[in-house]
Amino acid sequence: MNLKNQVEWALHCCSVMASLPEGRYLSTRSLSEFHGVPKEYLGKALQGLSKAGLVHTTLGPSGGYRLARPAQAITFLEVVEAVEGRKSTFQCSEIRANNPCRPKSLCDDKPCAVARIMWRADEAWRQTLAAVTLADLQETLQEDVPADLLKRSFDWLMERAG
Amino acid sequence: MNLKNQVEWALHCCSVMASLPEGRYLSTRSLSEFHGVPKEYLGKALQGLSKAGLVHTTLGPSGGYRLARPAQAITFLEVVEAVEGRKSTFQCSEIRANNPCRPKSLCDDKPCAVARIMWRADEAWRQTLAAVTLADLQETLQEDVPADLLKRSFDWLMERAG
DNA sequence: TCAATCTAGGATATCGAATGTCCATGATTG
DNA sequence: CAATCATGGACATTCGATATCCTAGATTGA
Repeated sequence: MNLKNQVEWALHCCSVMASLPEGRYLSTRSLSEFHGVPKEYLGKALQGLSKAGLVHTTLGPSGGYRLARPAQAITFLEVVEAVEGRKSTFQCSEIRANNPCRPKSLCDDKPCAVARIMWRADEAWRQTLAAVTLADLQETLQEDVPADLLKRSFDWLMERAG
Repeated sequence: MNLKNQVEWALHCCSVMASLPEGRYLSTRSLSEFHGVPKEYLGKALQGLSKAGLVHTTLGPSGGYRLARPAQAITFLEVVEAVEGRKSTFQCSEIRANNPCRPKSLCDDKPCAVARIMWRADEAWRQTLAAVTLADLQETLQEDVPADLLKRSFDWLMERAG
Protein backbone atom coordinates (compact mmCIF):
# COMPACT_ATOMS: atom_id res chain seq x y z
CA MET A 1 0.00 0.00 0.00
CA ASN A 2 2.45 2.63 -1.17
CA LEU A 3 2.11 5.89 -2.99
CA LYS A 4 4.52 6.29 -5.89
CA ASN A 5 7.68 8.17 -5.01
CA GLN A 6 6.69 10.51 -7.83
CA VAL A 7 4.01 11.82 -5.47
CA GLU A 8 6.69 12.92 -3.05
CA TRP A 9 8.68 14.51 -5.85
CA ALA A 10 5.63 16.32 -7.21
CA LEU A 11 4.77 17.74 -3.81
CA HIS A 12 8.29 19.05 -3.30
CA CYS A 13 8.31 20.51 -6.81
CA CYS A 14 5.01 22.27 -6.11
CA SER A 15 6.47 23.56 -2.88
CA VAL A 16 9.36 25.08 -4.78
CA MET A 17 7.11 26.51 -7.46
CA ALA A 18 4.92 28.07 -4.79
CA SER A 19 7.74 30.47 -3.95
CA LEU A 20 8.48 31.25 -7.58
CA PRO A 21 7.91 34.91 -8.56
CA GLU A 22 5.07 35.68 -10.96
CA GLY A 23 5.85 34.89 -14.60
CA ARG A 24 8.98 32.80 -13.98
CA TYR A 25 9.34 29.13 -14.93
CA LEU A 26 11.37 26.18 -13.66
CA SER A 27 12.49 23.46 -16.06
CA THR A 28 12.40 19.73 -15.38
CA ARG A 29 16.19 19.83 -15.42
CA SER A 30 16.40 22.44 -12.65
CA LEU A 31 13.76 20.74 -10.53
CA SER A 32 15.43 17.35 -10.89
CA GLU A 33 18.84 18.73 -9.97
CA PHE A 34 17.48 20.60 -6.99
CA HIS A 35 15.79 17.48 -5.63
CA GLY A 36 18.37 14.96 -6.75
CA VAL A 37 15.96 12.78 -8.71
CA PRO A 38 16.10 11.42 -12.28
CA LYS A 39 15.09 14.06 -14.80
CA GLU A 40 13.27 11.85 -17.29
CA TYR A 41 11.17 10.13 -14.68
CA LEU A 42 10.37 13.33 -12.82
CA GLY A 43 9.17 14.64 -16.16
CA LYS A 44 6.37 12.09 -16.16
CA ALA A 45 5.12 13.33 -12.80
CA LEU A 46 5.24 16.94 -13.95
CA GLN A 47 3.29 16.02 -17.06
CA GLY A 48 0.68 14.58 -14.73
CA LEU A 49 0.43 17.94 -12.96
CA SER A 50 0.17 19.60 -16.35
CA LYS A 51 -2.64 17.36 -17.57
CA ALA A 52 -4.50 17.99 -14.32
CA GLY A 53 -4.26 21.71 -14.95
CA LEU A 54 -2.31 22.41 -11.77
CA VAL A 55 0.69 23.89 -13.56
CA HIS A 56 1.23 26.03 -16.61
CA THR A 57 4.02 25.26 -19.05
CA THR A 58 6.02 27.00 -21.76
CA LEU A 59 8.40 25.55 -24.34
CA GLY A 60 11.82 26.50 -25.54
CA PRO A 61 14.83 27.83 -23.63
CA SER A 62 13.67 29.61 -20.48
CA GLY A 63 10.62 27.36 -20.56
CA GLY A 64 9.35 25.03 -17.86
CA TYR A 65 6.65 24.92 -15.23
CA ARG A 66 4.89 27.27 -12.84
CA LEU A 67 1.76 26.88 -10.71
CA ALA A 68 -1.41 27.57 -12.66
CA ARG A 69 -3.11 28.96 -9.54
CA PRO A 70 -2.12 30.69 -6.30
CA ALA A 71 -0.65 28.35 -3.70
CA GLN A 72 -3.62 28.72 -1.38
CA ALA A 73 -5.88 27.44 -4.18
CA ILE A 74 -4.06 24.13 -4.72
CA THR A 75 -4.60 21.31 -2.25
CA PHE A 76 -2.42 18.35 -1.42
CA LEU A 77 -5.20 16.08 -2.63
CA GLU A 78 -5.12 17.62 -6.09
CA VAL A 79 -1.39 17.12 -6.42
CA VAL A 80 -1.52 13.57 -5.09
CA GLU A 81 -4.36 12.56 -7.38
CA ALA A 82 -2.79 14.21 -10.41
CA VAL A 83 0.18 11.87 -10.06
CA GLU A 84 -1.26 8.82 -8.35
CA GLY A 85 -4.71 8.69 -9.88
CA ARG A 86 -8.02 8.47 -8.12
CA LYS A 87 -8.48 4.83 -7.37
CA SER A 88 -9.03 3.96 -3.71
CA THR A 89 -6.74 1.82 -1.57
CA PHE A 90 -9.36 -0.90 -1.27
CA GLN A 91 -10.44 -2.81 -4.34
CA CYS A 92 -13.64 -4.80 -3.86
CA SER A 93 -13.52 -8.03 -5.85
CA GLU A 94 -17.18 -8.86 -5.11
CA ILE A 95 -16.14 -11.85 -3.09
CA ARG A 96 -19.70 -12.24 -1.84
CA ALA A 97 -20.73 -13.43 -5.30
CA ASN A 98 -18.60 -16.55 -4.73
CA ASN A 99 -20.71 -17.71 -1.80
CA PRO A 100 -21.82 -21.23 -2.78
CA CYS A 101 -25.17 -20.70 -1.01
CA ARG A 102 -26.00 -17.64 -3.04
CA PRO A 103 -28.65 -17.90 -5.75
CA LYS A 104 -27.44 -16.77 -9.18
CA SER A 105 -30.47 -14.57 -9.52
CA LEU A 106 -29.73 -12.49 -6.41
CA CYS A 107 -28.96 -8.90 -7.28
CA ASP A 108 -27.20 -6.56 -4.85
CA ASP A 109 -28.61 -3.10 -4.37
CA LYS A 110 -25.64 -1.80 -2.37
CA PRO A 111 -21.86 -2.22 -2.57
CA CYS A 112 -20.44 -4.84 -0.21
CA ALA A 113 -20.56 -3.79 3.45
CA VAL A 114 -16.83 -4.41 3.87
CA ALA A 115 -16.05 -2.18 0.92
CA ARG A 116 -18.31 0.57 2.20
CA ILE A 117 -16.38 0.71 5.46
CA MET A 118 -12.98 0.63 3.77
CA TRP A 119 -14.04 3.38 1.38
CA ARG A 120 -15.13 5.52 4.31
CA ALA A 121 -11.55 5.37 5.56
CA ASP A 122 -10.27 6.36 2.13
CA GLU A 123 -12.65 9.29 2.18
CA ALA A 124 -11.27 10.45 5.54
CA TRP A 125 -7.78 10.27 4.05
CA ARG A 126 -8.81 12.37 1.08
CA GLN A 127 -10.61 14.91 3.22
CA THR A 128 -7.49 15.43 5.27
CA LEU A 129 -5.42 16.09 2.18
CA ALA A 130 -8.09 18.30 0.66
CA ALA A 131 -7.90 20.51 3.73
CA VAL A 132 -4.21 21.36 3.27
CA THR A 133 -2.98 23.75 0.60
CA LEU A 134 0.45 24.50 -0.79
CA ALA A 135 0.24 27.82 1.05
CA ASP A 136 -0.12 25.95 4.35
CA LEU A 137 2.99 23.98 3.45
CA GLN A 138 4.91 27.15 2.69
CA GLU A 139 3.96 28.52 6.09
CA THR A 140 5.21 25.39 7.84
CA LEU A 141 8.46 25.45 5.91
CA GLN A 142 9.07 29.05 7.00
CA GLU A 143 9.08 27.77 10.57
CA ASP A 144 10.98 24.54 9.94
CA VAL A 145 13.78 25.55 7.62
CA PRO A 146 16.58 27.93 8.65
CA ALA A 147 16.20 31.32 6.96
CA ASP A 148 19.62 31.25 5.34
CA LEU A 149 18.96 27.88 3.72
CA LEU A 150 15.65 29.18 2.36
CA LYS A 151 17.47 32.21 0.98
CA ARG A 152 20.27 30.21 -0.65
CA SER A 153 17.75 27.78 -2.16
CA PHE A 154 15.70 30.63 -3.54
CA ASP A 155 18.78 32.20 -5.12
CA TRP A 156 19.89 28.85 -6.57
CA LEU A 157 16.49 28.44 -8.22
CA MET A 158 16.35 32.04 -9.47
CA GLU A 159 19.65 31.57 -11.28
CA ARG A 160 18.04 28.80 -13.28
CA ALA A 161 14.45 30.05 -13.63
CA GLY A 162 13.32 31.13 -17.08
CA MET B 1 -1.60 2.50 -3.74
CA ASN B 2 -3.48 -0.76 -3.25
CA LEU B 3 -4.14 -2.94 -0.28
CA LYS B 4 -3.45 -6.62 -0.90
CA ASN B 5 -6.52 -8.62 -1.86
CA GLN B 6 -5.64 -10.77 1.16
CA VAL B 7 -6.93 -7.90 3.28
CA GLU B 8 -10.34 -8.24 1.68
CA TRP B 9 -10.25 -12.00 2.17
CA ALA B 10 -9.22 -11.67 5.82
CA LEU B 11 -12.02 -9.23 6.55
CA HIS B 12 -14.60 -11.54 5.02
CA CYS B 13 -13.16 -14.50 6.91
CA CYS B 14 -13.36 -12.56 10.17
CA SER B 15 -16.92 -11.63 9.34
CA VAL B 16 -17.77 -15.31 8.95
CA MET B 17 -15.91 -16.28 12.11
CA ALA B 18 -17.79 -13.58 14.00
CA SER B 19 -20.99 -15.58 13.62
CA LEU B 20 -19.35 -18.87 14.57
CA PRO B 21 -20.71 -20.44 17.79
CA GLU B 22 -18.42 -20.63 20.81
CA GLY B 23 -15.82 -23.39 20.61
CA ARG B 24 -16.21 -24.17 16.90
CA TYR B 25 -13.45 -23.78 14.31
CA LEU B 26 -13.31 -23.16 10.56
CA SER B 27 -10.47 -24.60 8.48
CA THR B 28 -8.59 -22.79 5.74
CA ARG B 29 -10.19 -25.23 3.32
CA SER B 30 -13.75 -24.32 4.33
CA LEU B 31 -13.05 -20.60 4.37
CA SER B 32 -11.40 -20.72 0.95
CA GLU B 33 -14.27 -22.70 -0.57
CA PHE B 34 -16.86 -20.41 0.94
CA HIS B 35 -15.16 -17.33 -0.48
CA GLY B 36 -13.92 -18.85 -3.71
CA VAL B 37 -10.27 -17.96 -3.16
CA PRO B 38 -7.10 -20.08 -3.34
CA LYS B 39 -6.61 -22.12 -0.18
CA GLU B 40 -2.82 -21.95 0.08
CA TYR B 41 -2.65 -18.22 -0.37
CA LEU B 42 -5.54 -17.51 1.94
CA GLY B 43 -3.63 -19.57 4.49
CA LYS B 44 -0.90 -16.93 4.55
CA ALA B 45 -3.40 -14.24 5.42
CA LEU B 46 -4.91 -16.36 8.19
CA GLN B 47 -1.45 -17.00 9.58
CA GLY B 48 -1.06 -13.24 9.71
CA LEU B 49 -4.20 -12.98 11.82
CA SER B 50 -2.85 -15.76 14.01
CA LYS B 51 0.50 -14.09 14.58
CA ALA B 52 -1.30 -10.87 15.47
CA GLY B 53 -3.28 -12.73 18.10
CA LEU B 54 -6.64 -11.97 16.51
CA VAL B 55 -7.59 -15.60 16.00
CA HIS B 56 -7.07 -18.80 17.92
CA THR B 57 -6.10 -21.99 16.13
CA THR B 58 -6.19 -25.73 16.70
CA LEU B 59 -4.52 -28.49 14.73
CA GLY B 60 -5.66 -31.82 13.42
CA PRO B 61 -9.00 -32.87 11.91
CA SER B 62 -11.75 -30.56 13.13
CA GLY B 63 -9.10 -27.93 13.59
CA GLY B 64 -8.95 -24.43 12.13
CA TYR B 65 -9.54 -20.86 13.22
CA ARG B 66 -11.89 -18.90 15.43
CA LEU B 67 -11.78 -15.31 16.70
CA ALA B 68 -9.61 -14.94 19.77
CA ARG B 69 -11.86 -12.17 21.11
CA PRO B 70 -15.51 -11.11 20.89
CA ALA B 71 -16.40 -9.42 17.62
CA GLN B 72 -16.98 -6.07 19.28
CA ALA B 73 -13.38 -6.16 20.56
CA ILE B 74 -11.73 -6.55 17.15
CA THR B 75 -11.41 -3.51 14.90
CA PHE B 76 -11.03 -3.28 11.16
CA LEU B 77 -7.68 -1.61 11.69
CA GLU B 78 -6.34 -4.61 13.58
CA VAL B 79 -7.34 -7.00 10.83
CA VAL B 80 -5.99 -4.78 8.08
CA GLU B 81 -2.67 -4.25 9.82
CA ALA B 82 -2.31 -7.93 10.68
CA VAL B 83 -2.32 -8.73 6.97
CA GLU B 84 -0.99 -5.58 5.35
CA GLY B 85 1.54 -4.47 7.91
CA ARG B 86 1.87 -1.09 9.55
CA LYS B 87 3.81 0.97 7.08
CA SER B 88 2.10 4.15 5.96
CA THR B 89 1.06 4.98 2.40
CA PHE B 90 3.65 7.73 2.18
CA GLN B 91 7.32 6.87 2.31
CA CYS B 92 9.58 9.87 2.95
CA SER B 93 12.86 9.48 1.08
CA GLU B 94 14.39 12.55 2.76
CA ILE B 95 14.50 14.35 -0.52
CA ARG B 96 15.37 17.58 1.29
CA ALA B 97 18.84 16.17 2.00
CA ASN B 98 19.56 16.34 -1.75
CA ASN B 99 19.19 20.11 -1.86
CA PRO B 100 22.50 21.32 -3.33
CA CYS B 101 22.38 24.45 -1.16
CA ARG B 102 22.14 22.48 2.02
CA PRO B 103 25.20 22.29 4.27
CA LYS B 104 26.28 18.73 5.11
CA SER B 105 26.37 19.61 8.75
CA LEU B 106 22.70 20.64 8.95
CA CYS B 107 20.72 18.30 11.16
CA ASP B 108 16.92 18.13 11.02
CA ASP B 109 15.01 18.16 14.27
CA LYS B 110 11.66 17.31 12.69
CA PRO B 111 10.50 14.99 9.93
CA CYS B 112 9.98 16.68 6.57
CA ALA B 113 6.94 18.97 6.48
CA VAL B 114 5.53 17.20 3.45
CA ALA B 115 5.76 13.84 5.21
CA ARG B 116 4.11 15.21 8.34
CA ILE B 117 1.07 16.28 6.34
CA MET B 118 0.85 13.01 4.44
CA TRP B 119 1.15 11.03 7.66
CA ARG B 120 -1.67 13.04 9.16
CA ALA B 121 -3.89 11.77 6.36
CA ASP B 122 -2.76 8.21 7.03
CA GLU B 123 -3.63 8.73 10.67
CA ALA B 124 -7.16 9.84 9.75
CA TRP B 125 -7.48 6.67 7.67
CA ARG B 126 -6.38 4.52 10.55
CA GLN B 127 -8.64 6.27 13.03
CA THR B 128 -11.62 5.59 10.81
CA LEU B 129 -10.81 1.89 10.65
CA ALA B 130 -10.06 1.75 14.36
CA ALA B 131 -13.58 3.02 15.05
CA VAL B 132 -15.29 0.11 13.31
CA THR B 133 -15.50 -3.36 14.86
CA LEU B 134 -16.44 -6.74 13.45
CA ALA B 135 -19.64 -6.46 15.49
CA ASP B 136 -20.53 -3.29 13.59
CA LEU B 137 -19.99 -5.18 10.36
CA GLN B 138 -22.26 -8.01 11.52
CA GLU B 139 -24.98 -5.49 12.27
CA THR B 140 -24.73 -3.98 8.81
CA LEU B 141 -24.81 -7.39 7.18
CA GLN B 142 -28.01 -8.25 9.05
CA GLU B 143 -29.61 -5.31 7.27
CA ASP B 144 -27.97 -5.83 3.86
CA VAL B 145 -28.18 -9.57 3.30
CA PRO B 146 -31.50 -11.41 2.88
CA ALA B 147 -32.32 -13.52 5.94
CA ASP B 148 -32.59 -16.79 4.03
CA LEU B 149 -29.15 -16.34 2.48
CA LEU B 150 -27.69 -15.67 5.92
CA LYS B 151 -29.38 -18.81 7.21
CA ARG B 152 -28.18 -21.02 4.35
CA SER B 153 -24.65 -19.66 4.65
CA PHE B 154 -24.64 -20.33 8.37
CA ASP B 155 -25.81 -23.91 7.83
CA TRP B 156 -23.22 -24.46 5.08
CA LEU B 157 -20.47 -23.34 7.44
CA MET B 158 -21.79 -25.36 10.37
CA GLU B 159 -21.63 -28.54 8.31
CA ARG B 160 -17.91 -27.95 7.92
CA ALA B 161 -16.98 -26.40 11.25
CA GLY B 162 -14.86 -28.48 13.61
C1' DT C 1 -1.39 -47.36 17.37
C1' DC C 2 -2.19 -45.44 12.83
C1' DA C 3 -4.05 -42.89 9.07
C1' DA C 4 -6.08 -38.59 7.99
C1' DT C 5 -6.25 -33.76 8.56
C1' DC C 6 -4.86 -29.61 10.28
C1' DT C 7 -1.60 -25.19 10.86
C1' DA C 8 3.01 -23.24 10.22
C1' DG C 9 6.18 -21.88 7.26
C1' DG C 10 10.05 -22.21 3.73
C1' DA C 11 11.16 -22.39 -1.33
C1' DT C 12 9.96 -21.14 -5.72
C1' DA C 13 7.39 -19.40 -9.97
C1' DT C 14 4.63 -15.84 -12.29
C1' DC C 15 2.80 -11.45 -13.27
C1' DG C 16 1.94 -6.69 -13.33
C1' DA C 17 2.98 -2.22 -11.57
C1' DA C 18 6.58 0.94 -10.18
C1' DT C 19 10.71 2.73 -11.61
C1' DG C 20 13.79 4.39 -14.84
C1' DT C 21 15.95 5.22 -19.65
C1' DC C 22 15.96 6.55 -24.37
C1' DC C 23 14.45 8.75 -28.39
C1' DA C 24 11.44 11.34 -31.82
C1' DT C 25 8.55 15.37 -32.40
C1' DG C 26 7.20 19.97 -32.45
C1' DA C 27 7.44 24.52 -30.14
C1' DT C 28 10.08 28.40 -28.57
C1' DT C 29 13.95 31.34 -27.70
C1' DG C 30 17.99 34.09 -28.58
C1' DC D 1 19.67 28.35 -37.12
C1' DA D 2 21.22 26.09 -33.06
C1' DA D 3 20.04 25.18 -28.43
C1' DT D 4 16.58 24.07 -25.16
C1' DC D 5 12.20 22.94 -23.78
C1' DA D 6 7.65 19.80 -22.90
C1' DT D 7 5.31 15.91 -24.66
C1' DG D 8 4.74 11.31 -25.21
C1' DG D 9 5.74 6.64 -26.98
C1' DA D 10 8.73 2.54 -26.62
C1' DC D 11 11.37 -0.17 -23.91
C1' DA D 12 14.22 -2.27 -19.92
C1' DT D 13 14.58 -3.35 -15.07
C1' DT D 14 13.22 -4.13 -10.40
C1' DC D 15 10.19 -5.47 -6.92
C1' DG D 16 6.22 -6.74 -4.50
C1' DA D 17 1.73 -9.10 -5.00
C1' DT D 18 -0.03 -13.33 -6.11
C1' DA D 19 0.09 -17.51 -6.06
C1' DT D 20 1.77 -22.91 -5.81
C1' DC D 21 4.12 -26.71 -3.73
C1' DC D 22 6.23 -29.23 -0.22
C1' DT D 23 7.87 -30.58 4.51
C1' DA D 24 7.39 -30.71 9.49
C1' DG D 25 5.00 -31.23 13.61
C1' DA D 26 0.51 -31.42 16.16
C1' DT D 27 -3.99 -33.37 16.81
C1' DT D 28 -7.96 -36.16 16.11
C1' DG D 29 -10.76 -40.15 15.51
C1' DA D 30 -11.02 -44.94 14.39
